[in-house]
Amino acid sequence: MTQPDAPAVEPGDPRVAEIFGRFEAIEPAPKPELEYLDPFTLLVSVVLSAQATDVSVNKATGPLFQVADTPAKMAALGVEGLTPFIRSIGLFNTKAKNVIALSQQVLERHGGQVPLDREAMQALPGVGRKTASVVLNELGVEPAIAVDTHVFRVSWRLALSNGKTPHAVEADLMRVTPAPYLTRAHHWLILHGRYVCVARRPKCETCPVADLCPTAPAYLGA
DNA sequence: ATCCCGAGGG
DNA sequence: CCCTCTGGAT
Repeated sequence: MTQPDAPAVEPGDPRVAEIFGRFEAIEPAPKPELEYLDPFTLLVSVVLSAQATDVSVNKATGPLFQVADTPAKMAALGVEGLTPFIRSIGLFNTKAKNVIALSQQVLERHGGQVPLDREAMQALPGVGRKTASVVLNELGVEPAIAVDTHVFRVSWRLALSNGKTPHAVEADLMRVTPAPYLTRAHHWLILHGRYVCVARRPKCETCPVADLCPTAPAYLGA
Protein backbone atom coordinates (compact mmCIF):
# COMPACT_ATOMS: atom_id res chain seq x y z
CA MET A 1 0.00 0.00 0.00
CA THR A 2 2.14 2.74 -1.37
CA GLN A 3 -0.93 4.92 -1.91
CA PRO A 4 -3.01 4.75 1.30
CA ASP A 5 -5.23 7.59 0.12
CA ALA A 6 -6.00 5.98 -3.24
CA PRO A 7 -8.68 3.37 -2.63
CA ALA A 8 -8.22 0.03 -4.32
CA VAL A 9 -10.95 -0.16 -6.93
CA GLU A 10 -12.55 -3.54 -7.40
CA PRO A 11 -14.78 -4.85 -10.19
CA GLY A 12 -18.39 -3.96 -9.45
CA ASP A 13 -17.57 -0.71 -7.70
CA PRO A 14 -20.75 1.38 -8.10
CA ARG A 15 -18.75 4.60 -8.30
CA VAL A 16 -17.02 3.39 -11.46
CA ALA A 17 -20.30 2.32 -13.04
CA GLU A 18 -21.77 5.74 -12.21
CA ILE A 19 -18.83 7.56 -13.80
CA PHE A 20 -19.09 5.65 -17.08
CA GLY A 21 -22.88 5.87 -16.97
CA ARG A 22 -22.65 9.66 -16.93
CA PHE A 23 -20.13 9.66 -19.77
CA GLU A 24 -22.51 7.49 -21.77
CA ALA A 25 -25.42 9.85 -21.07
CA ILE A 26 -23.36 12.78 -22.38
CA GLU A 27 -21.92 10.99 -25.43
CA PRO A 28 -23.46 7.57 -26.19
CA ALA A 29 -21.33 6.88 -29.27
CA PRO A 30 -17.93 8.56 -28.91
CA LYS A 31 -15.70 8.48 -31.97
CA PRO A 32 -12.00 9.32 -32.48
CA GLU A 33 -11.27 12.84 -33.63
CA LEU A 34 -8.46 11.57 -35.84
CA GLU A 35 -9.56 11.43 -39.46
CA TYR A 36 -8.91 8.23 -41.42
CA LEU A 37 -10.23 6.19 -44.33
CA ASP A 38 -9.36 2.57 -43.58
CA PRO A 39 -7.08 0.43 -41.36
CA PHE A 40 -3.90 1.65 -43.03
CA THR A 41 -4.66 5.35 -42.78
CA LEU A 42 -5.89 4.81 -39.23
CA LEU A 43 -2.60 3.18 -38.27
CA VAL A 44 -0.57 5.97 -39.88
CA SER A 45 -2.68 8.64 -38.19
CA VAL A 46 -2.22 7.08 -34.77
CA VAL A 47 1.55 6.72 -35.26
CA LEU A 48 1.71 10.39 -36.23
CA SER A 49 -0.37 11.41 -33.20
CA ALA A 50 2.34 10.66 -30.63
CA GLN A 51 2.92 13.80 -28.53
CA ALA A 52 0.82 15.82 -30.96
CA THR A 53 -2.74 17.15 -31.01
CA ASP A 54 -5.32 15.49 -33.23
CA VAL A 55 -5.92 18.86 -34.88
CA SER A 56 -2.31 19.13 -36.03
CA VAL A 57 -2.35 15.51 -37.25
CA ASN A 58 -5.55 16.00 -39.25
CA LYS A 59 -4.17 19.13 -40.84
CA ALA A 60 -1.24 17.09 -42.15
CA THR A 61 -3.00 13.84 -43.05
CA GLY A 62 -5.67 15.59 -45.15
CA PRO A 63 -3.22 16.54 -47.91
CA LEU A 64 -1.03 13.48 -47.26
CA PHE A 65 -3.74 10.86 -47.77
CA GLN A 66 -4.87 12.64 -50.90
CA VAL A 67 -1.46 11.73 -52.32
CA ALA A 68 -0.68 8.52 -50.45
CA ASP A 69 -3.49 6.49 -48.88
CA THR A 70 -2.04 3.00 -49.41
CA PRO A 71 1.14 1.24 -48.21
CA ALA A 72 2.45 1.14 -51.79
CA LYS A 73 1.94 4.86 -52.41
CA MET A 74 3.35 5.73 -48.99
CA ALA A 75 6.43 3.58 -49.50
CA ALA A 76 6.94 5.14 -52.92
CA LEU A 77 6.82 8.58 -51.35
CA GLY A 78 9.90 7.83 -49.28
CA VAL A 79 11.19 9.73 -46.27
CA GLU A 80 12.12 12.75 -48.40
CA GLY A 81 8.67 12.88 -49.97
CA LEU A 82 6.78 12.34 -46.73
CA THR A 83 8.66 14.76 -44.48
CA PRO A 84 7.21 17.99 -45.92
CA PHE A 85 3.67 16.76 -45.21
CA ILE A 86 4.33 16.03 -41.53
CA ARG A 87 6.95 18.62 -40.58
CA SER A 88 4.36 20.72 -38.76
CA ILE A 89 3.43 17.85 -36.44
CA GLY A 90 6.70 17.60 -34.56
CA LEU A 91 8.95 14.58 -33.98
CA PHE A 92 8.80 14.48 -37.78
CA ASN A 93 12.20 12.91 -38.37
CA THR A 94 11.44 9.80 -36.36
CA LYS A 95 7.86 9.60 -37.57
CA ALA A 96 8.81 9.89 -41.25
CA LYS A 97 11.27 7.01 -40.96
CA ASN A 98 8.77 4.89 -39.05
CA VAL A 99 5.84 5.48 -41.40
CA ILE A 100 7.90 4.65 -44.49
CA ALA A 101 9.44 1.53 -42.90
CA LEU A 102 6.02 0.53 -41.59
CA SER A 103 4.51 0.90 -45.05
CA GLN A 104 7.26 -1.20 -46.62
CA GLN A 105 6.77 -3.95 -44.06
CA VAL A 106 2.99 -4.01 -44.48
CA LEU A 107 3.58 -4.29 -48.20
CA GLU A 108 6.31 -6.91 -48.15
CA ARG A 109 5.43 -9.02 -45.12
CA HIS A 110 1.65 -8.70 -44.88
CA GLY A 111 0.46 -8.52 -48.47
CA GLY A 112 -0.39 -4.84 -48.25
CA GLN A 113 -2.90 -5.37 -45.43
CA VAL A 114 -2.38 -4.07 -41.90
CA PRO A 115 -2.03 -7.17 -39.68
CA LEU A 116 -4.97 -7.23 -37.29
CA ASP A 117 -3.32 -9.00 -34.39
CA ARG A 118 -1.44 -7.29 -31.59
CA GLU A 119 1.85 -9.15 -31.89
CA ALA A 120 2.30 -8.51 -35.59
CA MET A 121 1.13 -4.91 -35.33
CA GLN A 122 3.48 -4.04 -32.48
CA ALA A 123 6.35 -5.53 -34.45
CA LEU A 124 5.92 -2.71 -36.99
CA PRO A 125 8.23 0.33 -36.66
CA GLY A 126 6.80 3.08 -34.47
CA VAL A 127 3.92 0.91 -33.25
CA GLY A 128 3.82 0.24 -29.51
CA ARG A 129 1.13 -1.05 -27.21
CA LYS A 130 -0.87 2.19 -27.08
CA THR A 131 -1.02 2.56 -30.86
CA ALA A 132 -1.98 -1.09 -31.38
CA SER A 133 -4.70 -0.81 -28.74
CA VAL A 134 -6.24 2.21 -30.44
CA VAL A 135 -6.31 0.48 -33.83
CA LEU A 136 -7.56 -2.89 -32.57
CA ASN A 137 -10.30 -1.27 -30.49
CA GLU A 138 -11.38 1.12 -33.21
CA LEU A 139 -11.58 -1.62 -35.85
CA GLY A 140 -13.58 -3.84 -33.53
CA VAL A 141 -10.99 -6.60 -33.42
CA GLU A 142 -10.87 -6.67 -29.63
CA PRO A 143 -11.85 -4.34 -26.78
CA ALA A 144 -8.79 -2.41 -25.61
CA ILE A 145 -8.27 0.66 -23.44
CA ALA A 146 -5.26 2.47 -24.83
CA VAL A 147 -3.51 4.45 -22.11
CA ASP A 148 -2.07 7.71 -23.40
CA THR A 149 -1.22 10.89 -21.53
CA HIS A 150 -4.93 11.80 -21.09
CA VAL A 151 -6.12 8.39 -19.95
CA PHE A 152 -3.20 8.08 -17.55
CA ARG A 153 -3.86 11.46 -15.93
CA VAL A 154 -7.65 11.06 -15.75
CA SER A 155 -7.41 7.54 -14.33
CA TRP A 156 -5.21 8.79 -11.52
CA ARG A 157 -7.36 11.80 -10.68
CA LEU A 158 -10.56 9.75 -10.66
CA ALA A 159 -8.77 7.02 -8.67
CA LEU A 160 -9.66 4.39 -11.25
CA SER A 161 -6.07 3.21 -10.91
CA ASN A 162 -2.88 4.08 -9.10
CA GLY A 163 -0.68 2.10 -11.49
CA LYS A 164 2.71 3.61 -12.12
CA THR A 165 3.00 2.63 -15.77
CA PRO A 166 0.54 2.89 -18.69
CA HIS A 167 0.44 -0.90 -18.87
CA ALA A 168 -0.47 -1.19 -15.17
CA VAL A 169 -3.19 1.45 -15.53
CA GLU A 170 -4.55 -0.37 -18.57
CA ALA A 171 -4.77 -3.61 -16.60
CA ASP A 172 -6.70 -1.85 -13.82
CA LEU A 173 -9.09 -0.19 -16.27
CA MET A 174 -9.81 -3.44 -18.09
CA ARG A 175 -10.51 -5.10 -14.75
CA VAL A 176 -12.85 -2.52 -13.20
CA THR A 177 -14.71 -1.20 -16.26
CA PRO A 178 -18.16 -2.79 -16.72
CA ALA A 179 -18.23 -4.92 -19.88
CA PRO A 180 -20.78 -2.82 -21.80
CA TYR A 181 -18.45 0.20 -21.50
CA LEU A 182 -15.14 -1.45 -22.46
CA THR A 183 -15.03 -0.48 -26.13
CA ARG A 184 -16.02 3.13 -25.47
CA ALA A 185 -14.05 3.70 -22.24
CA HIS A 186 -10.91 4.86 -24.04
CA HIS A 187 -12.77 7.52 -26.02
CA TRP A 188 -14.65 8.82 -23.00
CA LEU A 189 -11.49 9.12 -20.94
CA ILE A 190 -9.72 10.84 -23.82
CA LEU A 191 -12.52 13.35 -24.37
CA HIS A 192 -12.84 14.01 -20.65
CA GLY A 193 -9.09 14.60 -20.38
CA ARG A 194 -8.98 16.80 -23.45
CA TYR A 195 -11.88 19.11 -22.67
CA VAL A 196 -12.62 18.91 -18.93
CA CYS A 197 -9.93 17.19 -16.89
CA VAL A 198 -7.15 19.09 -18.64
CA ALA A 199 -3.55 18.81 -17.48
CA ARG A 200 -2.80 22.21 -16.08
CA ARG A 201 -5.97 23.41 -14.41
CA PRO A 202 -8.84 20.91 -14.57
CA LYS A 203 -12.30 22.42 -15.01
CA CYS A 204 -13.81 20.85 -11.91
CA GLU A 205 -16.43 23.61 -11.71
CA THR A 206 -18.20 22.22 -14.79
CA CYS A 207 -17.10 18.58 -14.51
CA PRO A 208 -19.96 16.07 -14.73
CA VAL A 209 -18.25 13.63 -12.35
CA ALA A 210 -16.67 16.04 -9.87
CA ASP A 211 -18.83 14.69 -7.04
CA LEU A 212 -17.39 11.23 -7.69
CA CYS A 213 -13.78 12.42 -7.91
CA PRO A 214 -11.37 12.42 -4.95
CA THR A 215 -9.20 15.05 -6.65
CA ALA A 216 -11.87 17.67 -7.35
CA PRO A 217 -12.18 19.13 -3.83
CA ALA A 218 -8.61 20.42 -3.99
CA TYR A 219 -9.41 22.42 -7.12
CA LEU A 220 -12.82 23.52 -5.90
CA GLY A 221 -11.36 24.86 -2.67
CA ALA A 222 -13.39 22.48 -0.55
C1' DA B 1 16.33 7.95 -18.10
C1' DT B 2 16.74 10.34 -22.46
C1' DC B 3 15.80 11.85 -27.01
C1' DC B 4 12.74 13.44 -30.66
C1' DC B 5 10.14 18.38 -31.88
C1' DG B 6 6.60 21.87 -34.06
C1' DA B 7 2.23 24.23 -32.93
C1' DG B 8 -1.03 26.10 -29.86
C1' DG B 9 -2.66 27.81 -25.36
C1' DG B 10 -2.17 30.32 -21.03
C1' DC C 1 7.99 32.82 -21.32
C1' DC C 2 6.37 27.85 -20.00
C1' DC C 3 3.54 23.70 -20.52
C1' DT C 4 1.19 20.28 -23.16
C1' DC C 5 -0.10 17.30 -26.95
C1' DT C 6 -4.12 10.05 -28.19
C1' DG C 7 4.52 7.52 -27.55
C1' DG C 8 8.13 4.70 -29.02
C1' DA C 9 12.92 3.29 -29.40
C1' DT C 10 17.37 3.28 -27.38
